[in-house]
Amino acid sequence: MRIAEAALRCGLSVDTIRYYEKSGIVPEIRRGPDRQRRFSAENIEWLTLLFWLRGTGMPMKTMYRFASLYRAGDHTIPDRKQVLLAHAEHLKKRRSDLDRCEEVLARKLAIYKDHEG
Amino acid sequence: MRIAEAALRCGLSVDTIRYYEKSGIVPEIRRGPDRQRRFSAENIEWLTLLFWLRGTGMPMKTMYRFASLYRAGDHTIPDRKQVLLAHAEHLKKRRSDLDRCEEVLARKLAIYKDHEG
DNA sequence: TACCAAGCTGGAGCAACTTCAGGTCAAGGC
DNA sequence: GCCTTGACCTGAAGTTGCTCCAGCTTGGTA
Repeated sequence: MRIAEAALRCGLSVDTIRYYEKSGIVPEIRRGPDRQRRFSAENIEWLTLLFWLRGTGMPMKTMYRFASLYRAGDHTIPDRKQVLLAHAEHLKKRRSDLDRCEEVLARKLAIYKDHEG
Repeated sequence: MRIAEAALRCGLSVDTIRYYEKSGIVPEIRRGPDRQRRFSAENIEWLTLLFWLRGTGMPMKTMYRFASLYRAGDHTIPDRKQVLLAHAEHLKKRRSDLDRCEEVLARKLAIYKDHEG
């Protein structure tokens, strides 16, 4: 699979995929004889994970650490697990931020209540 | 109130407050005879709103629009209401992103299930 | 053979901060 | 009276994470 289709499947843009590869947070994207990228099912799996991690605020540094652990082999699985568990904790924080922001908006909107629009 | 206390109260950093003022998204911060900023209760209210809006992903452009509407007077209240309602919609989208990311993490973690850590 | 779409690289541009260098100003200590 | 300290100031440079662009290659079609 080429980069355009990969982008459609994982949710990232073509440019972002190239940028992520250059940044070393996507392991081993093969090249064809034409020097163009060919994406495997695992590549797509990985990129899709990155799509969700970045969309929920994981910094590239952390993604880089995750990718490095992956490259280091199976014995790093406990560490990788920790990275994902820490992010799951972070999601909780984000959720409570959403709750709090909703309250703030509701309060503001209540003040505007008598106005049309 | 000076900038250090204002930062503590609204959640933004001192630098971010200055940056926001310079960007024109905070209406009228008074200065003392020493040319330093003095924050009113309304300033804190406003900055606190900005804190929550940025923390949930509102772009500066939109904040700028909101501030401009505010400066233009009470007749813009319906428009301001629209900005906040649109952001409330955006929060829903964010929430479903969190849900989706939690699923993805759970799936990954399940694969790692037999490893300690 | 000429052209077109899709892909490539390196580099510039951008949003939203963050950090830094260098300076002012009021208050407290000697 | 002077010196130091700490909070604050400004303008500018640096950082992160993309996003866009110019100019080139390559494979397929007419």
